Amino acid sequence: MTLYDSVKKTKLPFEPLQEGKVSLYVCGPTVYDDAHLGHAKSALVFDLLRRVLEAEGYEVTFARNITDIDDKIINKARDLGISTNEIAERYTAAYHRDMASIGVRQPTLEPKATESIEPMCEMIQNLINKKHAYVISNGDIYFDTSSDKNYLSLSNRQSNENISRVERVSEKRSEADFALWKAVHDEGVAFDSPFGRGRPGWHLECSAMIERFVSPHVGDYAIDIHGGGADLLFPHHENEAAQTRCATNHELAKYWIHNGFVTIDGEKMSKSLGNSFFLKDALKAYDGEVLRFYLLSTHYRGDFNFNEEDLIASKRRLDRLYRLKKRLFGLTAEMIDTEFKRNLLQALGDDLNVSRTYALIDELINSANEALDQNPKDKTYRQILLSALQNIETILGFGGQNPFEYFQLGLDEATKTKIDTLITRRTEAKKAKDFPASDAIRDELTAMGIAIMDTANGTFWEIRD
RNA sequence: GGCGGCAUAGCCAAGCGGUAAGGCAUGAGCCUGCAAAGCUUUGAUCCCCGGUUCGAAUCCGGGUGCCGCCUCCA
Repeated sequence: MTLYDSVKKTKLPFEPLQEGKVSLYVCGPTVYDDAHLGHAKSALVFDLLRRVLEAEGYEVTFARNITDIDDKIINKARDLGISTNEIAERYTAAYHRDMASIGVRQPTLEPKATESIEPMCEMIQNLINKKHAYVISNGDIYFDTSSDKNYLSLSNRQSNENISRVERVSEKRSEADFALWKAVHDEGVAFDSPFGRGRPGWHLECSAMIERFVSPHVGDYAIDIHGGGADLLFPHHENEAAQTRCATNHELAKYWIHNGFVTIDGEKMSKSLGNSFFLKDALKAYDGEVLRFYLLSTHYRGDFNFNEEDLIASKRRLDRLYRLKKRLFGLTAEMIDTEFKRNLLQALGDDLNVSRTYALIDELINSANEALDQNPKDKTYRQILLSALQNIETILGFGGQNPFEYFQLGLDEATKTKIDTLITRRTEAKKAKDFPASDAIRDELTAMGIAIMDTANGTFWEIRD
C-alpha cells in the first residue's frame, strides 16, 4: 500500500521496519474535557488505518496515549475542587465510551503519562548526558534546540526566531528551547524524580513512551508510523522527533501521517470561537454508526466541514447498504474470498482513498439490487454478497447492525408494537381490497414518521428522518 | 511577516497528462391498486489569465478567493 508522508510531502510505498509487523503510534487526548468531533475524526482515521493494515495481514501494534497530567487538567481540578486523578479518570472513561460508540476499537497499547514517569526521566537523563538538555537555576530542564542540527526539519521551518515571546524565561538559551521537566516547589501536583519534584513536559511523554513501550528497536527508526492531527506537526511532533533523535540516535518514525481538521461553518473548532461540537452531543441526535460513516466519508488529509445536511445525505447513503442487507436477511455468513475485498483493499491501500472505497460499495449495492431483482434466489450470489458486507464491516467498521433494527433505532417497544398492529390491520384491508382503509392506515404511520414498503416477503417499515 | 493546504455539477466528493468515479438532492420512466423500496434515465470542461504538450482538471508561471500552523490544541 502507499501512504502520504506529511514530512516528505509525497505518497510513498509502505515498507515496514519488520517483515509483517507494523508499529503505529497516535497522539491521544489530554483528558480534561469531553471529546469533540475533531478527536472523533482523528481517532476514526487511525482506527481505519489500523484495520486496513490488519486486513493486509500485518500484525499491528497500535498505541494511543492518554495525557492524564497537564496544566489544563490541574486547572480544571482546581476549579471543580476535586483531584486531578478524578478529572483524568472521568474524561478517560468518557473518551472510551464516546469512541466505542462510533466503532473505534481499543488500541493494543494505551500508555498513560502518569504511569510513564520513569521512562521519561530516563530520556531526560540521557539528553542531559549528551548535552542536549540543561538545567536552569529553578530546577526546570530544557531541551537545547541548537544542539540538534536537524531541528525544524520535520515541520520545514527556517528558524524559530519570530515566534511570539510569551512567558519569556530569561535563563533559556534560546526562545525555541522547550521544557522537558518543570520543577514544582510548592504543594502542587508533582512526581518525584532524580531531578527533584516536578512534572514532565508534554512533548517528552510521547517520545519516552514510544521508546519504552512501542518501538521494536530495529533499524533506523523507533516506529513505522506516527500519526496525529495536523496541528500537532509543529511544535509537538517537531519536538518529539528532536528528543528521540538526540536521546537514541535514531529517528522517531519512518512515516508521519497527519489528519485534517473538522471545521464548523468552515472554521476550525476552538474554545475561543465557542464552536466546539462535542461527540457526546452529536450522539444524542445521531447514531454513532452514522457519525462514523459520515466522518470517514472524505479523505483524511483534507479538512472536514461538519454540517447536518451532509450528514443526512450521508445517512441516506448508508441506508442503502442496510436495505441490501435486509434483502439478504436470514442467510448465515460463510466467508468467501471475494474480488470485492481485493478492490476494497486496493482503494484503501492507496493512501486510504475512502471516496473510491465508498464508490465501490455503492456500485456493489447497485449491481446487487439489480441482480437480486432478476434472480432473487441465487444462493451462491447471495453468499458472495454477504461476504462482501462482512468485509465492509471488518475493514470499515460499519454495516454490522441488524438491518431491521438499524431502521428502527430509538423507538420504544410500545411504539413498535403499535406499528406492527397497524401494519397487520393494513395488510388485512389490502387483502380485502379496501384501499381507502389501507391508505388511511399508511397515512397514520406516515404521520408517526414511519415509512412502509411492501415486498415479496411482507411489509417492512423504517423511521423517516 | 514566515510556512503549508484547498478551489471539480444545487450540495458532498474522486481524479496524479489521454479526453470528468460515486453519493445526496432534482426532473422523467419502469415496477406498484396507489405509494415506499428497487431499477433505468436526466445534468459540470473542472476559480481566472498565460505557457509546455499531438493532447491538461491533472505539469509550469502569474493572479484571485477561502482555510490552517507559527501560543494549548485532534
